[in-house]
Amino acid sequence: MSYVPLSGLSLRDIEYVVAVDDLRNFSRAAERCGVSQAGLSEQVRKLEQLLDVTLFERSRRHVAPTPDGERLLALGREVLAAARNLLEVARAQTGPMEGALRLGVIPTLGPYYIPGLLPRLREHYPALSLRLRESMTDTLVHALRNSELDVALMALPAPSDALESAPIFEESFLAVFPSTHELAQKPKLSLSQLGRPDLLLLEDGHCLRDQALSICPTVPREGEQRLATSLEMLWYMIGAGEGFSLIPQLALRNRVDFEDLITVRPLPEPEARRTIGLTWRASDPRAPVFRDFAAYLRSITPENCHAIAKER
Amino acid sequence: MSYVPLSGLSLRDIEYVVAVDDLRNFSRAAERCGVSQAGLSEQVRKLEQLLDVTLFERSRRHVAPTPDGERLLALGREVLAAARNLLEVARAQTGPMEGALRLGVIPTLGPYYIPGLLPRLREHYPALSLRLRESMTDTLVHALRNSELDVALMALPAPSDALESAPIFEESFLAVFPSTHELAQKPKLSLSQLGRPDLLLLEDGHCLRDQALSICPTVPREGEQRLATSLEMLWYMIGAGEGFSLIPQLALRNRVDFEDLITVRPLPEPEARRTIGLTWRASDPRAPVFRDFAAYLRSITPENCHAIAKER
DNA sequence: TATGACTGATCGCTAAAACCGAACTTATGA
DNA sequence: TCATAAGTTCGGTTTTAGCGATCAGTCATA
Repeated sequence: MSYVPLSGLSLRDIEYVVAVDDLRNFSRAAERCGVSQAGLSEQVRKLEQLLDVTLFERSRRHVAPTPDGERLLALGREVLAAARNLLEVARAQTGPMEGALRLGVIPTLGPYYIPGLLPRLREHYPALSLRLRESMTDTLVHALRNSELDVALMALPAPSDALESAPIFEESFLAVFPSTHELAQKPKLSLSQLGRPDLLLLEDGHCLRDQALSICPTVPREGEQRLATSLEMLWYMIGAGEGFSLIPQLALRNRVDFEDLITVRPLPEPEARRTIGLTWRASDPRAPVFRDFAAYLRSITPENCHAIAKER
Repeated sequence: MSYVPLSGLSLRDIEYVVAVDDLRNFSRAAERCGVSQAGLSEQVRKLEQLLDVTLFERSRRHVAPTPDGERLLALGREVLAAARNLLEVARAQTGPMEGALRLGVIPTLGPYYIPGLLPRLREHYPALSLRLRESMTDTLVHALRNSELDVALMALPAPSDALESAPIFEESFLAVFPSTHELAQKPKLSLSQLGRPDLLLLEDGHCLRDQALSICPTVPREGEQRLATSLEMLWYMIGAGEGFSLIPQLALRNRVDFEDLITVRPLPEPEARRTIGLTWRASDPRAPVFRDFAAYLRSITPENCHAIAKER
């Protein structure tokens, strides 16, 4: 981008000369521009000096543009038109939650939360156009910080100072066993019982993996962990009797496959929960809008999930 | 032309924000714009306030345009482009005697002077494009004053204060008789001899008519004057023996028709002359250029005409 | 031909704005 | 924890736009 200085050219001056051209009269042009005739006359003279072109031929009785002036006035009108256009667009600027919003979401939430969310959003923010992206937390955080995303849905807390978050709801973890699993029959499960080698985990990077590890006090040794690449795979592995795992509430909704092979058991509350929240750059000027957005999302907390008691 | 005020929008401010957008750095943008970083920062803030749009998202480490800002910056660039275009055109403005020049000329001069003039002008002012118009003096004067013409060639003095003129050459009048006319044989003609009823005149409006009348001390009575609609017609009427008249020198050049029917006689100099000059609006900013133009025309005074002794 | 109305230019002054340097704030990273 | 970098804020200065008053042509009219 080459830089060409405008050496003092000003929109106001262009307005003045165009007014003179329109009205062919300095006094009336001054009136239209809301300045004194003296001031306008001076500015016109200055502009002529700047351009080194006599724009108007003044006889005491007539004002008429010179041939050169005529050409330049036409260009001046173009400049003004462009400027007015800018002002108009600025004035009709997108309101809150209009236009494109780039929304990231973690893989252990997206497929189970977003489908039900979309119609509500379409209804509540009719002018909103969502660009969805599903990635693991770290990737989302990077994308936020690089302004590749505007907001993201993830488990809180978000691991960065530069980001601001608001909680939306809390989601319970449920223990999911093969029906034949020894723990599947216990009347009541405690968290300490879950620290077993047959605890199946997602592969590295998924926050759900870390959440599971932090809930279960005894951790399987590295190298012995059994890793799944997605919640779906995890589910299939459980159905195949490979082991058990913790599955977030929403991921269970409407799930009927392997119904007889699998047993779902509740866990002690409120320990076995994760908080889902909306996250954005703290520096984003739309931060207040995003706070409202989070409040709306709170107001439509999915069934089976726990509404946030009060704004943190 | 509806008037939409720009409410304080300024090209400088647009320059500033575009610089920030280009360089993504306030300090460097300030340097490019030749102001302090503080000043630029303030102006950017003011513009954002004026537009009621946050153009940039500032974190301490990064500057990036908001979605709205991106849109407005694109429009800002358009405004700047239009303004730069204006400046460029102004800088490359037509020099003196370039582009279109609307030149008027009186009918008793045009057909005899212009044809020889054009090739010289084309050579001397290669960028000049002439728009010629032939009318009687009064019409030319009106056209000049209404800016419908830029300059005119006519007999001086020009009848208006608002006009400025420069003489180009003096043109003699010659007496033209039918060969059989009684005055055609006189050894020497005096002006007093010409005030006769058979003096043929052009119709009203032609300056040549007035010139003839002012030269010939005795005037034919109104109603008895014999009127021609053009110099050509006058010539034919003389050839037909209808009377005699005064014909300006240039109109005789190369004229061979009726050679044996017509006698041409000189008149006392310098009384029987008219001054041909160039005339323009005194208020026209190109007045100095026109003065030079007149000087050039003086330097190529046609043969048989009298150069002006010195600039008046 | 004088005169008054109209119009743009000019002048001295005032108010507003743009601008500057310095101090301040806040991330980042050694 | 300190140094660095970058944007913001603040108080004072300079520049500039603007104003009222006045001047100076021009035109129409009396």
